[in-house]
Amino acid sequence: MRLTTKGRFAVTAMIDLALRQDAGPVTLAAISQRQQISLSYLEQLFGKLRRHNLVESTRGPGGGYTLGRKSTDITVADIILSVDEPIDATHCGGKENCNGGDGRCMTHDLWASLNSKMVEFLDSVSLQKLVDDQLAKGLVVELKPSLKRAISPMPVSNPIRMTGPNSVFDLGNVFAKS
Amino acid sequence: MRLTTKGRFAVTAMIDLALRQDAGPVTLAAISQRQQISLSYLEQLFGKLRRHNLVESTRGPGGGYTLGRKSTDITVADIILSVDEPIDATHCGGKENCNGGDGRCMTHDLWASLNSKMVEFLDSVSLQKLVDDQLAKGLVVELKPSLKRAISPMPVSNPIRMTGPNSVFDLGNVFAKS
DNA sequence: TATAACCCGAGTGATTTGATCGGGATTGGT
DNA sequence: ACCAATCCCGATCAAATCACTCGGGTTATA
Repeated sequence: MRLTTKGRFAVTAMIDLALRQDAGPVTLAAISQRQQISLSYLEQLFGKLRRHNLVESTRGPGGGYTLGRKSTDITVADIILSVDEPIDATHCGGKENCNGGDGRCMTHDLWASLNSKMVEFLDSVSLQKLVDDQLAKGLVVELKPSLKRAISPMPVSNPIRMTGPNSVFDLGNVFAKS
Repeated sequence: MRLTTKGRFAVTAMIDLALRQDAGPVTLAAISQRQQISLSYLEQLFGKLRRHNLVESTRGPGGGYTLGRKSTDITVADIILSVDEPIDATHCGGKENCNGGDGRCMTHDLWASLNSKMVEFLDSVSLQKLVDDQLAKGLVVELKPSLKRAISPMPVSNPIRMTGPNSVFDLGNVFAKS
């Protein structure tokens, strides 16, 4: 199991979704704005999440994403394993010849067991738990009704215009490097 | 915290070291052969491990590495954090401008707490625990390099026989590399 | 039809990974 | 005094991955 910022983005986005899906499908554009993750990147992540049935999509205007099952039944491990497809990282693949003959390649069993413990742990943390943590910290969810397909229709008069197709405010790294 | 193959290599190498350091300093060359990790890469990793006082080095012939403290006092978190220096991965750094308007940047607190749980878990697994796991799986520690298979099978009935440092008698480098 | 949203794959610059090389510095054995 | 083993260090490098962009599509609503 890899644990990188990629998985973090996915977890963050899923929390955002879980917090707001009661008002109907949540668009990636909205998540992109709130969490400052680029729209196209979110599309890639949610493509994987959808293929793993963690989210469901609704196309067309008023569409967006909803959770594929209850947030209590989605774990952090589910999310991370969905976007960080497991590479066979034992470095010796499925091969047995990883050590020529004497001692066996212990990398395999070793990391497999450590890995399973990690997964076991991350599997014990549900998405709902993380949502509760956020709410307990005083986070206020503003449910912005925009098009509303599943809930009460309400006219929206002043939509937020973005400066471009998927503007993420430039973010151009002014810092050359470190 | 990142969890990549880099940390895996470090953990694997540390287990190898812990398994064999009773016979004196263990050379990186030996670890390299056993675990199939390139020597120079090991040098990079052990440079960091040494700077974090997880290992101690002995230079000169007969030298090598030993654990910096008891294996019960070294945790997986120690190892991983040593080689995978923590990047500030919250993606919003110390900045406050991460809120795109309505929502707040929850990435920070969220991942910080999840991260601390991860560290807490990995901190609960000691190197000694991993060593015990390996031994329980029937791994036999040969304190001599016996790589090849057919050539000159030294009739050693008692593999634990070295009072001195890891003698490197003939180490036939048939196994140079691929 | 116009538009909002998901869908998809190709491409891109920056960073990381894992390795190689070329040198040092330190020490034990002869 | 030499030599060889071993740690030490830095530069460099190909390949992979990351985070993202672009340019189109498809689907569904109005």
